[in-house]
Amino acid sequence: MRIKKHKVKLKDVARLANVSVGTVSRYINNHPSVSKKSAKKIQEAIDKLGYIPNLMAQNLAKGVSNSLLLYILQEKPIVESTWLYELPIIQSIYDYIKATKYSLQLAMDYLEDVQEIGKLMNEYINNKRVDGIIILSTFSIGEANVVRLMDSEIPFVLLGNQSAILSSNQILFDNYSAISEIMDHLYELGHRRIALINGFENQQHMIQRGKAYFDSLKRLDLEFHDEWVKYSNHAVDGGYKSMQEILDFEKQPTAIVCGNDDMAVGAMKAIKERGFRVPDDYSVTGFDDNIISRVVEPNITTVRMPLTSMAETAVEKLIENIADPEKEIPLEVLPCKVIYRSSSGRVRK
Amino acid sequence: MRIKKHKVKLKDVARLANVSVGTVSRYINNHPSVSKKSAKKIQEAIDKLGYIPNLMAQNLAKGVSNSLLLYILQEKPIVESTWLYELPIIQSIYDYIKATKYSLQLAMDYLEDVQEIGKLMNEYINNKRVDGIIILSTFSIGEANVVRLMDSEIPFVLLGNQSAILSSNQILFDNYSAISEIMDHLYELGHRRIALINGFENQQHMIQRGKAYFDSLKRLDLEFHDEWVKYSNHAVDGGYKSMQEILDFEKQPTAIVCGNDDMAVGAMKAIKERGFRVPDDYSVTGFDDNIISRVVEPNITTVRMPLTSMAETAVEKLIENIADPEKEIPLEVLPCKVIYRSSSGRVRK
DNA sequence: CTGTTAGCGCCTTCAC
DNA sequence: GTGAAGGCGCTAACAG
Repeated sequence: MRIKKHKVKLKDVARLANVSVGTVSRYINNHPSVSKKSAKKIQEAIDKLGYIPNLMAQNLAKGVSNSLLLYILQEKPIVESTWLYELPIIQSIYDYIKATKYSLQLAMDYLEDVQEIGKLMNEYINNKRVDGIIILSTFSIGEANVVRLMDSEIPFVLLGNQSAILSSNQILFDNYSAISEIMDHLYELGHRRIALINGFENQQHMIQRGKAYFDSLKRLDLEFHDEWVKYSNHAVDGGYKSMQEILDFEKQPTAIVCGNDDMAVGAMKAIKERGFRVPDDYSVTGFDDNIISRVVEPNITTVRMPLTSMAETAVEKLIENIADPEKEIPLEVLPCKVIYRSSSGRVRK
Repeated sequence: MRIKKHKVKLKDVARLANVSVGTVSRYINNHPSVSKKSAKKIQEAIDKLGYIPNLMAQNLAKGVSNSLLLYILQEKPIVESTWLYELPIIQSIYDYIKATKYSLQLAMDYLEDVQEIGKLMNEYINNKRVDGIIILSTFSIGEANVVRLMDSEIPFVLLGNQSAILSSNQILFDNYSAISEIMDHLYELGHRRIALINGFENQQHMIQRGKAYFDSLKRLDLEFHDEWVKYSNHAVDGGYKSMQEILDFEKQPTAIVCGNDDMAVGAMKAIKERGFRVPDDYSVTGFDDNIISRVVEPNITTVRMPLTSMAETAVEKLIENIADPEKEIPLEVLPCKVIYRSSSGRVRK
């Protein structure tokens, strides 16, 4: 009862429908110039034979690949907060692509293999394996790679990744305004001594968040000490150690702004260990709104990024650009949303 | 200073190297029958022209695609613990594939779109877009789809996904032994009244975990009440509600085994809210060893799955099977590791 | 509107 | 060890 294995091809359909392969091809590709009568015969033949076009042959003939590349550059081993950040994006990208004719290819590079970065992407560019590239990374992919991408004339878009030499093709979000809002929030709660535990400076988002902190300090005319600013890995243990150092300093802040939720959790842990309380003794804020921020006690005041809409916008613009190179992909900066929870409170008298 | 855009092809290399396209093709494909002299000339020509084979043409001619499909079936919206489970797998799969000639394609279906499940995969099978398929799901993909897969003769492997009609092509892990070990552990700590908060029964891992619980109950000759067994969504709030129900019951357990870490967190939250302590009043265990289990207080006794080795094994076997259909993909069951932490303790007198 | 045919770029048998 | 040529399955330009 096995279905016949002989691959049915265009020619077979043409023969059965009593038309030429050209007509069948046109029908397949929705050309307007196929008579109703032929169309009907062809569709019947297709149904009867169970014909399915061979994508590779189509693509070769058309010179396209009908697939998009999602290129991810990340740390290795990848930190869990990065996962939590990336997966909604990957999923949204796929959801969008699913409804189109494109398929999705995945490729990853690791920050640690410096000289490898870009090679892979280059490979994809060179043999035209993909029609467009989505680049997902919180680290710079290297301007040389951006240049190569531009030269390749293959449509691409950077997701949450900024390039200095590029005034378009990027979908970013507004880290700066988010942290500024957090700073205002703490100020309104009476905080005047605010510390910062930020991530490493090679991470683009962290740079922007740090800048917002310093600018807000100035804007709000707040006290500042070098010892109140720490840079750590983006994980719980990093935030923990940084907070310990801050706690060892003679002048104590009343609030700590953290570059992400994981570090905020670590900071809270250090605070509790010394017998202090959050937010009674120290207010703490995070960034990412990941599950941890909702699970620890107290829940963390944090920032939610528009991951889904970022992904959708990116793919939409990319596909438009592929279809019509005139439609360029602009630079967009999406707003974030501060989520107020109980880890930040009024400063204690 | 732009590099010439003319696509250099096999013919160009052949002309420059002064050999035929056939010889160049053989050289490209590492045929033994190419003289050293020709090889040298060809390589020089390739270097000079910057020739890169057109993959699509190669594939069409060879009748292969050189790409593998990672097919994921999951809930929508996806729960965070699922993300945490999947990403290490995805990453390991890619890492392995990266070192091979294959590229990776991604496709996802959602459990909620019942009639959609399989269609997508079928598409991939039918037009030979991929050489092999890796299926990642904690839910059954439906036996009809398994049958179709088998009929298609396309190599495939199920990851952490079990099919009753299949005695091979699956890499699983041993949920059953892990929970049995957890039960033993609690028993040794003096617990004789143990409750279960498990996930939904359509999730395959949860079924096995539940079975291990019930079998252990019998094996250890433990007390049992219907009210001690709850099924909830796989998230924190589910565990929370289930635990509340258990706490409302007149007969109280001394330990609660949870189907995953998220539910364990929820259970602990409910316990604390009633003024009880973990593990002093109730021991709680989870499953997954995800970041939450390490972040909450107390840290959760849980189970670590061999995600990385599962992924690597799967891809390795799959690729072997593609290269040589004789080498079948066996059924493997990988052991899990119980991670003992402070959420489980000796029962209080 | 439709048939014919030359590609798309490469692989692979078949002779030599 | 190598060249010639048909074929992979489909598209698109050209006639008609």
